[in-house]
This record gives sequence, C-alpha cells and structure tokens, in this order.
Amino acid sequence: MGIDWGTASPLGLKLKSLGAQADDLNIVLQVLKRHVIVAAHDNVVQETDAPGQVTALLAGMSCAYKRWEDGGRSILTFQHPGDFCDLLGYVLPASQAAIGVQALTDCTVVVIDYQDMDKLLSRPTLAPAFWRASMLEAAVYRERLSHTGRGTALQRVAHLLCEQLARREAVSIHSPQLPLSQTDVADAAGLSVVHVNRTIQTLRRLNVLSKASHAIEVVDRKQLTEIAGFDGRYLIMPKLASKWDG
Amino acid sequence: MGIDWGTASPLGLKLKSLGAQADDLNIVLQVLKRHVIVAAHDNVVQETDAPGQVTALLAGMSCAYKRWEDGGRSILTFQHPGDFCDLLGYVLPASQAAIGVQALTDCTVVVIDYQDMDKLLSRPTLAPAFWRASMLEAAVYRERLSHTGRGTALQRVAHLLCEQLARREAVSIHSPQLPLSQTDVADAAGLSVVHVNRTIQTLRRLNVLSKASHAIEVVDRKQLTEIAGFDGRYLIMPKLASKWDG
DNA sequence: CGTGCTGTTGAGGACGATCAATGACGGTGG
DNA sequence: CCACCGTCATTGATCGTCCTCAACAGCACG
Repeated sequence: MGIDWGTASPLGLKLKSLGAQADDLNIVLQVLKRHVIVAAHDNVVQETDAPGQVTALLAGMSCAYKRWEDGGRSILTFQHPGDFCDLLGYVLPASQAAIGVQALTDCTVVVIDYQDMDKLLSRPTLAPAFWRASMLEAAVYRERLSHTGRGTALQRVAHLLCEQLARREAVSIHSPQLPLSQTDVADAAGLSVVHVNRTIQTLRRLNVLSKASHAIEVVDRKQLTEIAGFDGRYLIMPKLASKWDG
Repeated sequence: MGIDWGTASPLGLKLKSLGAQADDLNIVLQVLKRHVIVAAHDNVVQETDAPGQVTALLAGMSCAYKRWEDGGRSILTFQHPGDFCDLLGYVLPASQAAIGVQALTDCTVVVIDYQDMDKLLSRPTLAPAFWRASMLEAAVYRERLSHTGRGTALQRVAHLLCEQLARREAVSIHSPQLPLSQTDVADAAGLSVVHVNRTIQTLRRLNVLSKASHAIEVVDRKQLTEIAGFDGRYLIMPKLASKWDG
C-alpha cells in the first residue's frame, strides 16, 4: 500500500501506548489504505457519509465538528497525528450522523475498511487497544464538558490549549506552536471570535503566549496550566495493565 | 447472589439492545454481586476510589460529577437504570480520577469485579456490547458538548431534559417526570440555580412543563424537542449490525 | 420546633455577544 | 508589478444574558 512505519509512526506510537504488541502493529500496517493528502479546510469525512471505513490521521491537524442550521460550527474535538477521526462511527454508526471532520492544516490520512477492522479486532491484544483509543476520546469529551460552561473565557481557552499541547506530546510533538486560527478556538470553546481575540491578547499580555507571532505559540506552559487548572491525568495511558495480558 | 432478571431487567434490556445474546445475559447474571441500596445524596463511587469493580445502576437515578476546589460541582452525565456508572474507569483507570458518582434518588446498584469483567469480555458477542455501551456514553458526552456553550439557557435546559427522557425510554421508563432538583439541572447545564429556576418557570409558562407540581414534569414533549433542537438519533442502537455476527 | 434542602423572587453588575469597520497577509490573475 | 480578493487578526461601541448577592417561603427531617 506504499505505507511504512516511517509515515505511519504516530499511529504506531499511539497504538503501542494503548497496549498493542509489536506484531499487532505489522498487521495494522498491512490493512492501511489510500494514503491521502487533504488540503486545509477540506473535509476529511463528510457529514453525510455512511462511510464503511475508519480514518486515521498521520500528519496535520483536523477537527470533528457539527454544523448548525444558522451556519455556526461547533468543534467537538481536535485531532492530532495518531488519532482516529471517526472510530465512534464504526461502533455506533448512528452517533456519527451530522458530524463531519475537517482538515485545519494540510493533512495526511489513511483509512481502514470496516472488514479489515473486524479482522484487527479479532486479535485479543489489539481489540483492547482500539477500545482504549475510543475511551480516551470519551475522556477528552468528558473533561472538556466539565470545563465548558464553567469558569471565565480565559480559563476555558487556556484549558483548550493545554489539552492540545498534552495530546500532541503524547505522540512526540513538542512544538509550542498550535496551528489553530482564532476562529477554530472560538468554535471549540463556544465563544465568539471577537472575544477569543481579546482573550488571546490577555494571554499575550501575561507573557503566556508569544507576542511576536500572530500565531498561537505558548511560551509559558506552567502559567498556562495554572490559569487553566489543567490536570492531564485523564490523558494518561496505563502502560499495559496486567489484566489485559492473559 | 440473590439477583434475578426481575430486578436486573433494565440491565438485560440494555445489553440486549447493545447486541448481547440471550445466553450472554445469563453469564452476566452469574457475576453480578452485592445488590445494594444507596440513599439519595450518598456516593455510589468515591472520587478517590481505585475501585477494582464496575458498578451498574438497576433502579433510581445517579450522576457522574466532578468536584471543584471552590466547592462547585459539574455534573458530567446523568445515569439511568441499565447504565454503567464507571465503565470508563475500567478501561482507563486514570481518566476516572477525581470523578465521583452520586445517587440523586435512592438507588439500587450491582457490581461486577474486574476479574469477572475480564471473563465477560472474552465472549465474542458480549465484548462488543460493552464496547458499545461505553461508546454510547461517549456519544452522550459529545452531543452535550456540542450544545453546551451554545444557544440560550432555555435551549440548553430543554436539551438536557430531552436527553434524559429519551435515555429513560430506551430502558422502558416512560414517565414524564424526572427526579431532578433544580440544583442538579444547574450543575449539569453549567448555569446558576437562580437562572435555572427562571428558565424552568419560562418552560412552565409555555406549558411545556407542568405548572401543578414543583417537580420537573414534561407535559409537552413535542414543544420541548423543538425548543431544544433535539435529535435523538445519536442514542439509537443499531440492532445487531451484521458485522458482529460472525 | 429548629435545621437543612429546595424552590422562589428582587436588584445590580459583569462577562461575553453582536454589529461594524479596519488592517495585515498571501495568493491569483491581469 | 500591481490590483484584487479572501482569510484572519484586531479594535471600538453597545447591548443582553446570565451571575451574584440577598432574602424568604415551603417542606421533610430529626
């Protein structure tokens, strides 16, 4: 399929941290298909699709979103290399209805056909890894839910940024820059673009974000974490809990 | 263990709708333990517990919540008969940190030890059912996330109520009454109690909620759904998708 | 008969939404 | 090379939803 663990390494990293064995990874590699580049702003998964395949992100940044009648967009979660874009839709097709996935930067994605997924899940060490991947997604939703609708705009934005930094570090992306527009942040935090702009300026004034660039670049991670009240434990993978061994 | 499918029927209903087979259910029945009553306001699961067991709710209503330093409480989700209280914590122990489960009414619960869970998951028709149960929970989080921080207090409260009614109907509870205090609604919707009170009064004035009782009783479901913009499809269980059959 | 929880009401103020306009930047085509 | 365009960032002004503080009523409980 023209895909090796060089390009697919974020996915390998992630599955390994979820408890997959070395030989599992090779099986996964075999079923990866259609190594595709999606341009920024294009859809990775259509809202209307009944897909028949699971998409995984290898490079770039995307988001799962819901579009409203009034044209508004709610960003449900951001996705980073190694993340699955629509795993929830594989298990519960109905829940994926009306939810789309959009590339925020240029993205590299691969897909796994549902039939191949079935094969993968028949492996006793791989199935729990996928289960965990989906539960990690659930944990992210739950954590964001607990912070949204609570606290000030400053705390909400700070928490959002902390989450993305932490999730990127989990797949060895240590850059302090996040390739997000302020519009993206607004749609994810449930705030207006204008207010997000002012909030980001406050963070810059506090020397938490870089004043130099117009992009989002975190220069004081510690202070950001404090403002957010961020506790990254919910993202921690328990390396191979013994109960999965047998 | 003194538990039969009479008392455990909501759990049976739920697992069946998630694709479990008849003989699976009997196996589940065998490992259910410690049929316990928890009084309203007591904790079903401690925030600090490292549990070693999964709890399922058979009767009553509970909530998963997060407690803040300032004493505030965020309600992450409500739980109804047939729901698991801490399934996420079984798959990802770390994510359950600092999250508690509290009884909102008097509750009947059973527990399944982690060792027994491992046994259950070795059954190829049962494991997907549990996966789906957890994904359904994720879908609920995601849907609430998309509505929280968007729309008016009226819409948010209406959506919350719609969700609970729909989830209760899925386990054959068709009562229009919800045993929730306004404080519970406030903590779940991310609004102040005072404002929830005014919002509920508005709903009563619109003849959506009963004016007679001080409890929450929905008398005009259709209008409530309209106000909420509620689309219950995300809760729908695909009855036994063929891909799980083999 | 207190005590605590829940529901209710009033008044004032703050945070963030909305509307409107401008500036900066990169790409595209003439 | 420059004019034009779309996207994104920025700023100002006004307005409204919702929060906060405060007080009181009903009810169940010991």
